[in-house]
Amino acid sequence: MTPHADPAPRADASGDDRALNDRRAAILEAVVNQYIGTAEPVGSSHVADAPGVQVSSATVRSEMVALERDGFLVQPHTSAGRIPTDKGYRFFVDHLTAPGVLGPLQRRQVAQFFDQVHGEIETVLERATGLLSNLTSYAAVVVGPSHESATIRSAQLVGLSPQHALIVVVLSDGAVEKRTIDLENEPAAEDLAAAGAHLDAHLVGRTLRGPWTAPPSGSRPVDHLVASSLSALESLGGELESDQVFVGGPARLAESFEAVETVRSVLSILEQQLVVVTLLRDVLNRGLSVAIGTEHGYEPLSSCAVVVAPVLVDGHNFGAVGLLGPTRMDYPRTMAAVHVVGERLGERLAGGHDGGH
Amino acid sequence: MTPHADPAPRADASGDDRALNDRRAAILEAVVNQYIGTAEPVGSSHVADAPGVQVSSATVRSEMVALERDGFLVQPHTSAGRIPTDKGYRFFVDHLTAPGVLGPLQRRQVAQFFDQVHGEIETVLERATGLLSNLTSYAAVVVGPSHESATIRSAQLVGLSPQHALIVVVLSDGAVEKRTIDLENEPAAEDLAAAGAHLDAHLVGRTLRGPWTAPPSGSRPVDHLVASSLSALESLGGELESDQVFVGGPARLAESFEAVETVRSVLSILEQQLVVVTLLRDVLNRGLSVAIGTEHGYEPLSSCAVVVAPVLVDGHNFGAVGLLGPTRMDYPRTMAAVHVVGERLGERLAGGHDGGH
DNA sequence: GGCTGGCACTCGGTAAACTTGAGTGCCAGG
DNA sequence: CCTGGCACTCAAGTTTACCGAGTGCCAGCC
Repeated sequence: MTPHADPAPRADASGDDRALNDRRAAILEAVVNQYIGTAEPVGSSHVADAPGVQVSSATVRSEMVALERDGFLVQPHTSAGRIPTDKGYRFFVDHLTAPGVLGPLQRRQVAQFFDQVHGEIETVLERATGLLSNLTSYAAVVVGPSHESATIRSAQLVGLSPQHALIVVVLSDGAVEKRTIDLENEPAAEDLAAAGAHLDAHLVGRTLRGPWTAPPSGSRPVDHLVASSLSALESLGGELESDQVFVGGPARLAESFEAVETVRSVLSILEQQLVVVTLLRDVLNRGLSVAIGTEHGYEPLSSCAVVVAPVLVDGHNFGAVGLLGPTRMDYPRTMAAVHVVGERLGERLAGGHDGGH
Repeated sequence: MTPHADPAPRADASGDDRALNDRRAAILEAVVNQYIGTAEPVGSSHVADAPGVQVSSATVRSEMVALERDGFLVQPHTSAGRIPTDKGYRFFVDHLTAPGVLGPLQRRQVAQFFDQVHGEIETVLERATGLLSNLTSYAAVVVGPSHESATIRSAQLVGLSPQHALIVVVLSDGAVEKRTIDLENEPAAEDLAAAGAHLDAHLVGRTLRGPWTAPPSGSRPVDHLVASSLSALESLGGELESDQVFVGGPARLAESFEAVETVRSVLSILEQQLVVVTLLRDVLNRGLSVAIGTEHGYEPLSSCAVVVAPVLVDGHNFGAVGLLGPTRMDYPRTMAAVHVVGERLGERLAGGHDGGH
């Protein structure tokens, strides 16, 4: 339901990209809307029937020729209807679609979700992917922040067995990292405690980048423990680069695409978390909220569109929520869903989180 | 199971599950092997060509009739070859398949994996799914232990901001759990520390089942902090039930099945971690290492087979590795892979952690 | 007696011929 | 400039025919 009310994109045909006269825009809009619904090429007579197009099918046809010449539509074959190109979708998204609204049912789903959800950030983000994929029937992605700028708030050494201990590091963003270390010569409990305290004293305030050093403590066994802990912690540096990625509803992909081959390739992209993060980040950095078809440059996703919204916590970039569907997706609804969830998520995370209830 | 030289076992149709004479067994084996390779119904003449079957196609045909009558084979339609039923696969797995061996390439992959892999248990388990799905080209599942029997080794309270603190609990199995708590009235650092110490003193040794209580400490603000921490920790009880599940290579499912609908339903099963755990556990509990078709009772997985192996650490049940593929999977190879990885994983983890006594 | 080659038959799958109809481009007349 | 009309196109559906892999059955052979 997007009864295009805005006459913003005005006159001038002249075959150029950014400007379509009202009639062509209306025709393009009708084609996109119908194609999204039916997944079948749209013929001129159907377009002529559409509200907002008051001309005959013959006129529609001639306009369609122009739209095809300018790259907004294509014909799968002669004597078939038209299908929007990526460029056609792009124009639709940029100029023809009013900021969509969620249906009452979906609105309620969102409200209910944020009422009920509780627990740690990771849990909330994880569940949010489920919410998004339910709202839209597409696959959802949520990216949490990296720990790049987080600093160490606490370091602690806990003995697990005579041979093993765990070094537990708490970060300023609430994340907890841990590493197991081998205890070669079964140190005394006091030494363990002393090493823990020593680590805590010298690591707090640092970032995960290191350097992983601490001054001598004066005790030989303690220094040994500290050294093993520090070397174990070195691998934490790697963690800071990898943001947290949550994927929800991959099964929805199999609903969105007919070809099993497409499903496979898209799924295997989703398995590579790094790629997913990069993709979302790229799109956001380019100031887009939608990337259609090949716009994002990932070959296997050329039949996909990605809808992204940032998650801002107290005005800072926290992460992103995204959605992966076919290029013929319901953009208004999807964009609305992604936008709302991203926003609510930001509010939620800003407002703090109670651990219970 | 002694091959009963009864040429036409006419009367005992249902009882002869495990009593197939050698020839029929050889024919069944040939059918399964060829069907696994080609995914197409196998005709009598192809079976007659198979090594191990020294009779003419006519004889094969008459034996196939018997195998069909007894439910080991079916014909998709008259005048087509035969394909194995679940029962046929079952017989194949139970009686006809030698403990498979990995190829040299795969053997190397496994060796390399266990040489290189490092890090925390979770990481290892996660990566193991990747290994398994690469080895077999099917989707892999690894289930880690629940924290049911783990006890608390340490509890610590870390301030994150004036309004928030984190309660961090280290378990005897090396897992770390955390909960955020809201600080209503910005307590003093000393109170926070005191509350942490108090919690540690009284929680260590308990299980996640609780009870989440601690005696009064004598200080009002400290008790308040302790109370909020304890109530936040209550939700940890839920965690102990949910074991850790890792899924690898879901994209492989799209390779295994032709019908996109099958892919979808199997994927959506894999999304439900609880179901996956239950499934694997059920199969193991029934003493099986393979569940074929409907044997596991999950309707949407009726075209799947599940191969499972336990992961034993120091003789104790740690978890399980599993594999999900089409019923027409390469059982010998898959079973070998799952078995080897489960075993090596157990050995690996035995070197790393105490299971708590 | 059981195995085998031979034979008639079945029937899914493919290909060719034909039909259908949605959709197009073009054009002449309002 | 729009429109209705018209001839044309071509994918998809339908019909028909055919091929051949595969079967069941049987008479003869070892």
